[in-house]
Amino acid sequence: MSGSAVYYSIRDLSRDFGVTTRTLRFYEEKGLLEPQRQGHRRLYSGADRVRLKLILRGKRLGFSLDESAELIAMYDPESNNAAQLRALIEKIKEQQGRVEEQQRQIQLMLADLQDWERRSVQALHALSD
Amino acid sequence: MSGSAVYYSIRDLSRDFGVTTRTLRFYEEKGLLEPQRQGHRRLYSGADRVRLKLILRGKRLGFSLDESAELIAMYDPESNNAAQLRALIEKIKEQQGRVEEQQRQIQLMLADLQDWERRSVQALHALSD
DNA sequence: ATTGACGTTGACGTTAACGTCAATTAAAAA
DNA sequence: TTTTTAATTGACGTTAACGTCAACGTCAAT
Repeated sequence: MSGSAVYYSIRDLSRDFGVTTRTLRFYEEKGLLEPQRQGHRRLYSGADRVRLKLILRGKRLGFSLDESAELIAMYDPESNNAAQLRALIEKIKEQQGRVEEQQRQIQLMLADLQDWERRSVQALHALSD
Repeated sequence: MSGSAVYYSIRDLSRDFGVTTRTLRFYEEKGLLEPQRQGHRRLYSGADRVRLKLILRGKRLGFSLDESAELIAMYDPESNNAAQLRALIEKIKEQQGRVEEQQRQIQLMLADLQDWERRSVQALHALSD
């Protein structure tokens, strides 16, 4: 194995990932992270950083923390479970569907509004003629 | 003008739009709707129905109720205000940007995972050879 | 006169994802 | 050794978007 393990303080993580320490403790309460302790201080490992990265990515994808927790559980890079992996992919595709639907709704709305705008501009021109 | 106006009860709206009566009263508290009264009772007009439709559309686009309120205010089909209309279009385009970003993140994630899956399937094949 | 359907106003409860603050503790710096 | 600085555990507060009673009004039907 390679040299002595590297650990990070709660402040390090806070700084590096742009989240508050409160957030980190909260994620721990929810069971999303469980850093080691040195006395009662938290020591975060590289693996903890990876988990945090995944949590935050989950948020960016539009998942709730509970959902992220599920996803991360499935993601487990140790147990090379193919079925679980496919299940994970499925979940994400579902989310993709939801986001696509939103996108469609937005496009529809924009089309409507731009149409409206065109017409109202024309109405103005008609006035000045 | 055409004949006598048509009004709807709170239950009608609830049924027609698939929201609870509590929701309708809540939207009213927030100032999103203000139906007429007949004594105590709420009477919703066609215009109220349109507003409700817009609120719900806003939700589908991923806006909060407060944001929807803003948007609807801008939308005001009476005052043919072109600047306001463009502002509204801008807001929606911003939202579009956010949703597109989410979509990109999801695609990235999916690409990663599918890659992962391919590799883990190959690993399995290697075993059985 | 009473039952039942529908409606009304409070007002407190709930979930998510933290914020905020207070009281302590422990380690580091002066 | 005294002061800072960083961290800890409670625990209550906050926003959004309603849910869930409770207690009461009203009108039609029985």
